[in-house]
Amino acid sequence: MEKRQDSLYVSTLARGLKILRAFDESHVALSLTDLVERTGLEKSAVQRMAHTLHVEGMLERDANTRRFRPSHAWLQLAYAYYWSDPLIARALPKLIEFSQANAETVNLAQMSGEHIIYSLRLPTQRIHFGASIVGRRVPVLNTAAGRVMLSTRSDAEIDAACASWTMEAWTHKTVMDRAEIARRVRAAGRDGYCITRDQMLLNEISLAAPVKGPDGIAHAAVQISISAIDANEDQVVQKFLRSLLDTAAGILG
Amino acid sequence: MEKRQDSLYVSTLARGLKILRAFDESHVALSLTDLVERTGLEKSAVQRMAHTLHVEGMLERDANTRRFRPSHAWLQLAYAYYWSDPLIARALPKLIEFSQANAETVNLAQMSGEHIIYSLRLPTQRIHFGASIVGRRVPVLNTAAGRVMLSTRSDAEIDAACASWTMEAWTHKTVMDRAEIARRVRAAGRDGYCITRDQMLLNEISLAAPVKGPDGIAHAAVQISISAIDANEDQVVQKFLRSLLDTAAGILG
DNA sequence: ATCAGAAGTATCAAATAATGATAACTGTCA
DNA sequence: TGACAGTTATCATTATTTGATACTTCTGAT
Repeated sequence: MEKRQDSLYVSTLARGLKILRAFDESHVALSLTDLVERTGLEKSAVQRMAHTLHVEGMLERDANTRRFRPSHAWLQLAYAYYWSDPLIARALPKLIEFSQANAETVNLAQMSGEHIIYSLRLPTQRIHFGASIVGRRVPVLNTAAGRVMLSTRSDAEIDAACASWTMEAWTHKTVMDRAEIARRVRAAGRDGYCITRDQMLLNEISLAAPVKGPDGIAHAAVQISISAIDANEDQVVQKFLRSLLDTAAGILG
Repeated sequence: MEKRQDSLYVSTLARGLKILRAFDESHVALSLTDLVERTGLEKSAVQRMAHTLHVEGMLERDANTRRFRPSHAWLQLAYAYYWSDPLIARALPKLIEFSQANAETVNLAQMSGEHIIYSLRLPTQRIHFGASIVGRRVPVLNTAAGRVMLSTRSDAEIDAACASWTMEAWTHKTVMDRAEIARRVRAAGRDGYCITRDQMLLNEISLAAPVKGPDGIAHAAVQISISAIDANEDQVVQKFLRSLLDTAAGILG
């Protein structure tokens, strides 16, 4: 039991949330004992929390395997989120426009600490499943969208971020050299866009444009993924940059 | 304090969930007192729960208004859900295919009690915001997707559902006559599809095809929305039905 | 078919951690 | 400036959670 000296902190609730967060892309259906392992809670605690979440409709339970799974309620929460974030309503029509005009997969990414989170995705071809669905969080430093957002901040912030923020290597070509990343972030600041290749997926080119607020800081970015089989980076810039910048600028952070 | 004679039920956790569920499309940012009203909890309880959820990253807090808002974590939960439901991975490529081939908005809807929930949406034109984002729950009886799914069940179930399940009128043309709805559900069973008009939105035609499991029961449906300005119902059937049925059949519930 | 072990379920006494009342604070609008 | 609505902090009380353990069910190996 962690000692929080915060009289308003309700540890029971936190324990329940821990159960919810135990589910992710590689943990889609968890047994009681799985949950014990993943959360570090007592068996009894897991039993009670999972039971309560089940009763409350937050967890589905497979009748045969007795394993717990996320319920539809998790999508309902996303629905509430979408309404709560005014950026979404502004961005969606622009993204649809772009998607229809260019027939290419387009995403809205938002800053979320040291990560970006994809909050809107309009896939136009079958790509990797994780790249087609919303809610994915990936490090700012390893993505075009993250870098172009970061590039709108002050030099001090950029340096601090590049020096300490988390990174994740998905391919053997993922750049993990912080100095190199810092260089590219600054380049993005000068250029007003950022392009990467082979960072999250091999043969994937990613181009991102910032959605800037009135203060010039970007808390969101519009990003497209293009197969490097079909075009090289220059061609992608040539073909999509103007339209992408327009789309991003039309959103107004 | 409701007396639950369920020794495993943790009411503190349930209270916390109540806070999360207080947010919806018309309650996007709630103050402490709003939460008290909406949840029926004690002021102190709300204070503690909201505080804990904030600390745990489940609620954002506006520095000025002191109001709470859903956080990005709500989208992350959706991400976990998407991975957990195998139907999603099977359906997404098919929907993308359909969307690209027909340039029309296509959705995946799933049964969720007396409601359907939209779990995948690929909008191709700007429509009503709520109709473009996932997680929306609407009564089975008032939607083409709901009716076509219901139509795959036994006569007894259909009758029971039509007699008692919840309904909601969005337009003055929304059919609220249960006998009439039952007739249409049975027609959908015979036809293998369902079409509606003006039910959720005026001048909206909705066409749905069932995603049937091996037992013949549909737990999901593929659905498209077409503007009635552009075409009448017969034309929509003419133009899209075959392709839609193929798409749905290709998914395998 | 049987058994052993693992996984899941149920129970209970102990006391921690949640409770709700209330008081103090803060900001806002007449 | 003063009153009020909303928010934050405190604290004694005890209801609720807790964790250990015993019981049951399921699974798969022999």
